[in-house]
Amino acid sequence: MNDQGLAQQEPRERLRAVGLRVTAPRIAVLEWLATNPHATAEEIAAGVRERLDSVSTQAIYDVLNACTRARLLRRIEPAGHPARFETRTSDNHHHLVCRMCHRTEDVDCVVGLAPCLEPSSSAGFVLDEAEVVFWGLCPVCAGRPQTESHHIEESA
Amino acid sequence: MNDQGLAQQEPRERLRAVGLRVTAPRIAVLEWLATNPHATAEEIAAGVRERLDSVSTQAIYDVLNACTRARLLRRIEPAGHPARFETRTSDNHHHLVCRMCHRTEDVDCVVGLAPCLEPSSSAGFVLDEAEVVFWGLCPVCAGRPQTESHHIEESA
DNA sequence: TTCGTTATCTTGACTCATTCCAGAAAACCT
DNA sequence: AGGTTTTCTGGAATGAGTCAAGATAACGAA
Repeated sequence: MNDQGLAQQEPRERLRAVGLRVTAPRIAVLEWLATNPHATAEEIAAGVRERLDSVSTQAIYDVLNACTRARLLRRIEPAGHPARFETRTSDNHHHLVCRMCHRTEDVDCVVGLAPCLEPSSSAGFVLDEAEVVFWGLCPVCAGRPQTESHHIEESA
Repeated sequence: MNDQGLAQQEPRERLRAVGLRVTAPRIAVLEWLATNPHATAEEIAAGVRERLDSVSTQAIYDVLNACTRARLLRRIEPAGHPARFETRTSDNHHHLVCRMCHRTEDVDCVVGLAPCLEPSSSAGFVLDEAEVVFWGLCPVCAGRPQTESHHIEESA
């Protein structure tokens, strides 16, 4: 298990860098998220509990909130579904979200980046972020007959 | 109260057009939303109850869901806060949301409209909507010292 | 290395927005 | 008017997330 050394070192330093204490739950969350982006709090808890024998749900939320506030993580909240987290990349990338299975993928809004950040009128608002979500169906769900519970209304 | 005739007729026809039954709660919700955009279910319930003496909360949600599915209403769900509804459905405008008071305003993404709808790589997704939310502080909140409960972390 | 301070974690209760359910009431087709 | 089917009522339930109080662990100083 020596090749984990580096990966394990990374979160530790990132925590220190933002002045957060280095704890087992935090390291586990950051490490797990590094390889499982866009996970929900519940999924993260499950993943973390596989390597740490016991972590309270509250601890997971605390870790996620603390890291999000410290900008180590980014929280994305697709409408109507639990929040998802990703290890914070400093770039302002956006997301594709499947309406059916909630699968979430990153996209770089190459063309639209600059325009998106400057709405035509800001109505006096002081803006700090432009969040873009592209809604649709993932390849799997697009090729599958719609279930009753998730029909997408097609009526124009 | 005769000058309400037209305003009252409008929702009625819109409901018929999409095959929804015309009921008092539905008309009241649509009418109220026409003059109070970006309202939450709770606010809508309160507004509607001023003219209809009694409407169940469930009815409000049913109306909102039915109308949203039928595209008479558009639901916007700013991360971490209750859903809001608006009657502007046909144009693909975006929103400014105040992180502090949740005030929500419309913006037409003049420049970015087309680019925003075409992410560089769609990863096989079949997209049907691009949702853009500009986060920041509204004029009122921007000029006010931050409360503890809503501090915006400024640490880079 | 041990100690004290303070941040973090545990447990468990709780909130809030929203949905589910079963039956009653109302809308629409004929 | 009559029969269907949709919608509304009332109340219970869900799920995601937070609050609170005390136990525990991290880290800086001695």
